[in-house]
Amino acid sequence: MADNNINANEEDKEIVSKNFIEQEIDKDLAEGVYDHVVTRFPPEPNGYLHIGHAKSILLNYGLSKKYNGTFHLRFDDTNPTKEKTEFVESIKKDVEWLGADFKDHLYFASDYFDQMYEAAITLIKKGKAYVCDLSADEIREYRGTLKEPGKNSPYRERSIEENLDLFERMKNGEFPDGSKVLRAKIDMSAGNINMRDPIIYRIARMTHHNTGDKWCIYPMYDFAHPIEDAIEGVTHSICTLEFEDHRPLYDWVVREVGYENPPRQIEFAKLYLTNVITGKRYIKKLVEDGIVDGWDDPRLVSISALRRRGFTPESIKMFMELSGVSKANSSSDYAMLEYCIREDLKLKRPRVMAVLDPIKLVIDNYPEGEVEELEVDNNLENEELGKRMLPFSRELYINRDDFMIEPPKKYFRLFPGNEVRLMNAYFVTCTGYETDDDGNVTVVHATYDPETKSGSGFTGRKVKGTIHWVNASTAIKAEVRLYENIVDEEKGVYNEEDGTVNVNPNSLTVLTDCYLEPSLKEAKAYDSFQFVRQGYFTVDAKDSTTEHMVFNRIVSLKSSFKPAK
RNA sequence: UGGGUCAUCGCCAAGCGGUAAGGCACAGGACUUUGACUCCUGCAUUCGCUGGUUCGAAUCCAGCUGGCCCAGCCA
Repeated sequence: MADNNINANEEDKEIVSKNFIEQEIDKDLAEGVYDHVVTRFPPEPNGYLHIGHAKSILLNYGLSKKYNGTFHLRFDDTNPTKEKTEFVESIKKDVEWLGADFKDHLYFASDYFDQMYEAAITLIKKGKAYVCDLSADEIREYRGTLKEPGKNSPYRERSIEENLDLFERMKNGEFPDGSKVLRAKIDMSAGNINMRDPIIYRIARMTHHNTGDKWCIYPMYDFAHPIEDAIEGVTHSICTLEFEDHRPLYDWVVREVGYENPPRQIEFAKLYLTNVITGKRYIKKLVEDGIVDGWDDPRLVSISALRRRGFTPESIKMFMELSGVSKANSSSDYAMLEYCIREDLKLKRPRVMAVLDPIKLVIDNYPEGEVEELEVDNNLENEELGKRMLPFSRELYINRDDFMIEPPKKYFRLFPGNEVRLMNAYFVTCTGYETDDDGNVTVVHATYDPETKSGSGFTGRKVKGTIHWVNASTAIKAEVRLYENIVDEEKGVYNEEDGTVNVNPNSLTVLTDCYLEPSLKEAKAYDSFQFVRQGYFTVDAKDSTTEHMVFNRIVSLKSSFKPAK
């Protein structure tokens, strides 16, 4: 019986429709265009990866797995001014963390500079490229506009011999930066501006993080990228929509340079998320203005920030699978990301207890000085997580909002005369409370019923509410940081006109007087836990100290309690 | 009359000429040692608009409308 169910589920999964890229690959395979699949993630090492990159990484990696192919990580490092080794390392770390195993397929575009140089010579020899002496401004003028065609460069008809000579001298450093470029000879009247004799090599004396000062000419993206793909035997070069216009040029390059079995470029829509800042320039502004405490501030959506906030690679992968892939510009709901991390964590992590805003609960009929160790299942639905011990005694802390003097309707928690379950422990009945001079509750009194001990099988009566508690004398004192989306929901994400970013003033709340159960002492960096009515939390390695743990909130649990008005 | 591309529920997204999948969100209800989870139930007579072809159109054709991308010696 069970087997049937499992099979049924597996069949269900098989039925899940393929995205349009998979359909294209199927077609290529069926038509014999390719007999295998090689994909790649080609970041420029000029910054931190964010959730948008995660889509590309997981998409490309996932495709290579599905088709039993190969996945490459290639650094597209053709512009030394922006690139740093530091970014190379962080990108590798993030890609690995996401589980995209590139094995030994780690490449650098800069390792292909010799081949690119040869390819340029090939084009020159075919009369398909020429050295142009126009200045940057002149080239822009000659390029025409979106609606008007461009005009030919006066240098367009130089002889092959002259071009060969000039290009070699460009390489040899005989000309100053910017004085000459190598251009593909295509069509200055093309409707597609990318085809109006695009620049494929520029002179620029820059020290490259990988090749040092070996080169003073560097290839442009449109020329370099197709060659990189072709050299590596990439079959499907998957990139985002804004490169659709570049595809004719991509195809032109692989064709004219003469690659057999050239790669095919396929474009998909970028991932946008609601209620977060995804734009690099705005994130940069937040970092530079000190509004956040760095690129890995948990309120950001860089991979490192998501990791620090407690998102798991699995949750991000699930999110990408749920979001799908298409060519329609769209913006995924942040709630879907939250759903994924809840879904992933609920069976994986223990349900532990925390008190964020403590008031003391005294069990008046519990023997003074006695401490009882209760054995608790870490996760009732997942026995693999084992058990832990929980101390219980006369004086506990409970959350302030778990007690009310005058409860509204449908309030199931503690109030005078009401009985609730202390999670994993006993039923307690509220017998009274103490207040300070201002009328604030300072202590809640209760009595417990020994027969109702958790796990004892007591069925005599039921209670509607279950609350968290920690033993006062053994609890860990902790700092808890509650992160909300950094974007101000009322004012919107940012002001398009002046680039102002609207930040939710309550995006970070620091609670310093929190208590956690002692089992959390063993928590590791970025471990996540579930807490009742207060969400999912993760230990933040960056700010933790041994005596003062720091927890970040990942997401809130959904709560259907709405105080009556 | 520049080129490219997209348009299916609040948000994603299937659909590929045979009479609108699914997920998120939301709303009810059941259950409950987390007001969570789980489980039920509801949620597009309609696919940007207008025509046309067809027995039959979200799917084909024509026209229109709207969004996004492109004029870096960035990627």
